[in-house]
Amino acid sequence: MKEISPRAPARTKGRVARRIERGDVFEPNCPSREVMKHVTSSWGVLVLIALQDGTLRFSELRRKVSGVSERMLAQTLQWLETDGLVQRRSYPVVPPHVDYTLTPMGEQAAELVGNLADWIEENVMKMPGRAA
Amino acid sequence: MKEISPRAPARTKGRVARRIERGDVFEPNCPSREVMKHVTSSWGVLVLIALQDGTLRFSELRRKVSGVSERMLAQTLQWLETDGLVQRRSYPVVPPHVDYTLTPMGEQAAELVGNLADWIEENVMKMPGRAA
DNA sequence: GTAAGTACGCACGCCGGAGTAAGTATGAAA
DNA sequence: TTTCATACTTACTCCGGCGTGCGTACTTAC
Repeated sequence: MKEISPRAPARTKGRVARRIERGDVFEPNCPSREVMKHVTSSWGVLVLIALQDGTLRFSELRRKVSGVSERMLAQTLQWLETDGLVQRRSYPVVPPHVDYTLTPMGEQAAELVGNLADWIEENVMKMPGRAA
Repeated sequence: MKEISPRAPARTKGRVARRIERGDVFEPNCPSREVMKHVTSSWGVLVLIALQDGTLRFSELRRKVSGVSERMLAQTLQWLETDGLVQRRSYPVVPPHVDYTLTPMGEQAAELVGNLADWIEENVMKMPGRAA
């Protein structure tokens, strides 16, 4: 596996643009690409934002993120869970009970995608072609 | 049923999460979805970041965003152009000369996706499953 | 006895993102 | 004269995201 930098804590670079020169973000096998795909996937964005308000269980998420299929919601949650962005807790009760919470890392990611979604919503009407 | 886990009353209001209740981001026909798809598409992200350093022409972008096919680069640029995020200028000279620049809106978008990409790159190694 | 709610897993199939290859126009360089 | 560079466009193809529908295991409600 390709290490971004063998041991450099990388304090000097804050901007990805710097790394473009080194070819990091552009490495197709860079794990960042994978995470990026999960986080910016249409359902991933909505799930992260939905969980900003607090813990939700599967069916609550389904209702909140209206339009998502059960299959996609389950898959998206698994992606985010393996990425360490959401924590899944299941209680062995009679009717199955599972809930999902943002991890500290997940909260940071949620805020960033939230900012992006926010900006797009506020500026989409100024965009040509998409009428107001 | 009964709430097993207490809900943290998120103080982040004015956030998109607020609009979820109004059904904005979740509206499948909301134009935001379209823009979001363009901006967060794998090549869209890289193009926006690449253009942060200044105007580039087609072939320069191809080299900088290594790995992108001509077809995808052209399509991505068209998406971002119709969204009003990049400005395309073509000069009617003998060998075709076209260059692309971020619009003011494009710069804002580029910064937001840059922040996200930045964060992912810096935190991907802390994620379970990926890297040590 | 049947329906509904809960949290998924699985098989099937569509569709659009994405790569490859080739074509277009044109003047300059070889 | 052939080749090259530029900036695309179009055609053909593959693959994975995604929805739909069905099944599971169990319980409460009608």
